[in-house]
Amino acid sequence: MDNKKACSSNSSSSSRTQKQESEVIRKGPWTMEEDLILMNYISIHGEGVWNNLAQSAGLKRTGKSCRLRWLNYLRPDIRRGNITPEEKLLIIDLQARWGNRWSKIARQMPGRTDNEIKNYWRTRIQKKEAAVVVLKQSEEISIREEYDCYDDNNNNNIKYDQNSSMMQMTEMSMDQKSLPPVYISPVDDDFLPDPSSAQSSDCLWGVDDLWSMH
DNA sequence: AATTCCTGCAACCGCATGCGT
DNA sequence: GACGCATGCGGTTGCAGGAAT
Repeated sequence: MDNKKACSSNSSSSSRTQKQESEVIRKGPWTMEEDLILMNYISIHGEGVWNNLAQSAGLKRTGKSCRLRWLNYLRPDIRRGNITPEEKLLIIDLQARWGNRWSKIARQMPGRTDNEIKNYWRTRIQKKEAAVVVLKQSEEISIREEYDCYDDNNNNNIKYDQNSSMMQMTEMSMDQKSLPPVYISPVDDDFLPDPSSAQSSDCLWGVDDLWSMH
């Protein structure tokens, strides 16, 4: 709540002016120096009381930002690299069971962060689910069009054809389409090596480098 | 080679919750 | 019980880099 004051530079209740605050609080990507400072500080003093930590360590960051950086990137037990097929299945299973309880799901997957799982779900799995739904909808439309066409062409006969096999088949298809979306396991190109997910390559420095320096 | 489009990830934001006073 | 503060969580955004044109 009031942490928002610390996080947000436009809090009206803050005693500092916006300009002053924006000069103090850094945002955006973390630098290598900041990472090292944070790692050093935590290795000496441990985690916790993040606002104090940020201040004591001399980081011009909010406690929230420090916590997020530590939990999602700097922690030594974080697993890097691709989500394995087993992990993917686990994510799918747990998401189906618990919904978007990412932190809860992450606790079942040592070394993976909630942010990572959330991103993975949104960018890989959910997108494919959406594609499946769109496909099903377009199939439904085409079936309807087919039906309408059939209806137009057989305007006089349609009422007599209600029990025809064609009609039955079409209606059965429609019923199937109206079922709630069922998860269809996407074709697993994800299981192939993903060159883009050599995550730490996004930074000029890797966590391993930082820990070795540390 | 230049430009545009797309994708994935890191980081931010706002709200909820827990805890101490 | 009310209040203030710190932390946790999930949704969203911005941007870098790769792919496509």
